Amino acid sequence: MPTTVLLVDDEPLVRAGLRAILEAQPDIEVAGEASDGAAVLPMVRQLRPDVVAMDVRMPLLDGIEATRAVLRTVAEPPKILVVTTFENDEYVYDALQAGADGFLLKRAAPAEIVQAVRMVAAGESLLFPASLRKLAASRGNARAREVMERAALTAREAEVLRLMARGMSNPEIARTLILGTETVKTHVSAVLAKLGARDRTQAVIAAYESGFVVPG
Amino acid sequence: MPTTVLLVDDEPLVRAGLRAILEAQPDIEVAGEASDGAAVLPMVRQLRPDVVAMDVRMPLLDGIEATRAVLRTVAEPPKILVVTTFENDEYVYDALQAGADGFLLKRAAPAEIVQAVRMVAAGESLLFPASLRKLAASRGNARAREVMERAALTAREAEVLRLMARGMSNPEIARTLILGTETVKTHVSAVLAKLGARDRTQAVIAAYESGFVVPG
DNA sequence: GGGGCCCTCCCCCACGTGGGGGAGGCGCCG
DNA sequence: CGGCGCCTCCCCCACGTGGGGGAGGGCCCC
Repeated sequence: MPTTVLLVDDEPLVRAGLRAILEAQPDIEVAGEASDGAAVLPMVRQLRPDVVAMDVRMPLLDGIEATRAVLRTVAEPPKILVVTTFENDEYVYDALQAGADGFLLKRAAPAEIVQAVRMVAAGESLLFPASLRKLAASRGNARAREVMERAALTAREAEVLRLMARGMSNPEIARTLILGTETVKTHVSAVLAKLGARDRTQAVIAAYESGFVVPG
Repeated sequence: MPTTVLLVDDEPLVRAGLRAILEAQPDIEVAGEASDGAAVLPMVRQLRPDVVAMDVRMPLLDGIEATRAVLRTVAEPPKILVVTTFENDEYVYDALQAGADGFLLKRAAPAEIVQAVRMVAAGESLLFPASLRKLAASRGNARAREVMERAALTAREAEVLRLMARGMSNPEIARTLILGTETVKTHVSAVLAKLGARDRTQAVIAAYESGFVVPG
């Protein structure tokens, strides 16, 4: 059975190009397309692709957040290939740290693009040198990260935690997410319970220590 | 042809150690040694090493200034590896921001030191420094750090903030420091006022963002 | 000596926070 | 279809938190 790929990029041109290149391969099949990060999670759930070719800079939800969301909430997540214009794009590193499996240059030759998809699908991290992996690992201590992973926050909870880590109060978070304060409280309580935190401060500390949020 | 390395450290012992470790490798050659930053620039010009292993704290001219000088004035600059005793040395981040390509712990195993030299020489620094500089920048976070410096916390206040950043409640801090809860509250209020934080969570965030406390 | 700063502790009070429990609507999946 | 998890919202209640003000003792330095 062929490798299925979900294309995520806000430019139709890029999607069309990727589709043309990938569909030409007998062993690769484009399962679907999304034009922004927000659409990624539901599509991944529905289509269950093997690989997601994800642009970094996108409206609504960028590739980094989308990557985090997918890896955090999907049981057997697809391999994520970050698509970028410049190889030293600042955001690429964030995406890789968020758990992406490799990156793909837009100006790469078609054969290279195909090869990249085949490689990540096969379980090989692409252009993910030891140094970078080490750097990602150095982010936060292992225990904190394990707690964060084991926590398995839902998308909403993760969103709330991120806002907590920006110093927002419950009413502020509610206004930001267009929610009732009570709803936010529910999510906050869930986050605290899952992280084993006593109060929001401890939760934010866990977020920093685990690398869930990054200083800067 | 072998990778040539220039050793820069004010302690002869360290230089001897690095030389012994590196010379034992067939593909690495120590091109020369310097005992202070001022000697670095002329030696780089003359010897044209591939890598400079540079100590941070040195007399006359420190490693940061020396790094800047080299990168600013040499046409095809060598890769610069910052040598340091402590991995969270304040100056290391400054050096990385000055353009160094990586850092090297003095207590690292010989194999790791050799590996580090090979890696920067091979240009792995293309990935390495960009993300590291981000780390450096995160410590710099200019605004957050400025706030923290401008805050001019007293010794006690800094102590209290550090414990806040470990998730402690006021009573816990009081027990830890053998103080009354009211006293802790006074200090906490002072910290919040000085940092412009509304609550302890925001204060802890400021502590992380400014590098006052470090994740991991 | 006196001023200034730090550390220590106390009062009162408003309020956001967090725990407990409950409930309806929704989409996914067996 | 029926569960199940997620998201949404509501109630009550205990309490830690943070703001306001005040106060005494110790230390350094002008």
